[in-house]
Amino acid sequence: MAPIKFSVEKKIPNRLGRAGILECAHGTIQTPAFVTVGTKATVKALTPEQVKELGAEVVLANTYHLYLEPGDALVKTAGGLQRFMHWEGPTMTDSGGFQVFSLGAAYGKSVSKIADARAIGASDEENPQSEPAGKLVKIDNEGVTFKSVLDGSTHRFTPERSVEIQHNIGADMIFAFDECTSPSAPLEYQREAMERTHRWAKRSLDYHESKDARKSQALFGIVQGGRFEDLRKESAKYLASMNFDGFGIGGSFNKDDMYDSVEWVNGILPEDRPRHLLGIGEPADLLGAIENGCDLFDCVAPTRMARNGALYTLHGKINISNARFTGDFTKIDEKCACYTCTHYTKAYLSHLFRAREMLAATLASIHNLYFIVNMVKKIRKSVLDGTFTEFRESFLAAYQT
RNA sequence: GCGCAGGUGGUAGAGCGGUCAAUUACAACAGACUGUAAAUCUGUCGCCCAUUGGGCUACGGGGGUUCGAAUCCCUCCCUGCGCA
Repeated sequence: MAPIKFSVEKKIPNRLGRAGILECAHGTIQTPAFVTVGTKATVKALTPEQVKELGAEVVLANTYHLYLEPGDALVKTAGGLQRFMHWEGPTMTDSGGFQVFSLGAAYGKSVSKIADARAIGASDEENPQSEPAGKLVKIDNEGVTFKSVLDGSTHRFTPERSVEIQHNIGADMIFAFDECTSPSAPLEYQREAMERTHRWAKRSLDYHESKDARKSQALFGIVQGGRFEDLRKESAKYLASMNFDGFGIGGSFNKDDMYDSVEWVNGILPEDRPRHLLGIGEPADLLGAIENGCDLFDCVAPTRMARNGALYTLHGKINISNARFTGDFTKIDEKCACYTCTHYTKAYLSHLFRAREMLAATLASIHNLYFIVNMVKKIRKSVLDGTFTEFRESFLAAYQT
């Protein structure tokens, strides 16, 4: 019996996008769905009840972080991630592949996995093969050697080790170990990293299939290839030929053609398995990605932005710390039905942020997560209703003013 | 009244003859954040122009010394502590 069951309910006409149902060991997810990020087995600033109440269906934690602290063995002893963190629903873990990037090529730099066209090349002083002092990651063909961000101690991840740790953590859906690259990495390096990711995908899958965990945990392979069409398609073809339960689309994107990249890949990946776009989550990005065939998304943006005072509204983001909100007794978003908006004003949120009160992070996180999670739910409904295009147009018209 | 210690930018508090429009912190103002090294980071922060840069007014008030003073001297005002 397969660890997950995915079925497509309805498609967007002439597009790759679809609405579906994903059944996993600890619950059902209606796709497309936004996956809340709980890196260290907690959605920062929120209790699981709050996460559930705002509408989230699934939480994604991180292998690297939980391995370092408190250790995957302890999570296993606790009864797995779901019991340990008291999240009564589906869970996922990322493989640690993103940390290959964030603690490696991106370490100490301002690069993110999204670049705009002008930035690529301009900031291309880095050579991915060089090892600047301070980097915490060393990549070789067998795996990756890490220095702990907590104490500097040295650790090693291989595909087998990453999957073994993810078995111990016990999430419903886990990811193959991959290498997330910098958007400024040149074609030759993207190819090298992609091919390495492919070899690691096979090793992750072979290891997974040799263990009992395969019965309850789904393994997703990760498509790479940076912003290059031929690499993306090659990667999708390679992974599609393998026996993964679902697919992740990872790595770096060019802001301007991210939707194209997603379309290249999803046009090749099998329709009957879920596709998770890793790390993507701004409103416009979600619309574009869903239209082009993605089912799942995770992103730190809603919670991180929230803690930093940036709040989503139907008319774009606002910074609640701005002076103009100190005496503004209206809601963050007049049409929002979240707990925060039903009980508090901008003036109060403004005060909490200025006073550095902990509740600021909680109320802001509830609002932002509600905004994104429910935006995706509305998109899902529009797909089912056949009104996706209208929804997209009206949303973007309001949001981008 | 006498003695001592002080009065510096929104606040606290450095500076103690030139490199001072003045270290630093906080506050303020704005920006960034996309598989979380993140309750973080960046920029601005006397006034007026300017791209580097330039001009003006400033370190309690007033007056001096000096080529040059937030920095030294005199005086006045104010604050704190001690003594009458």
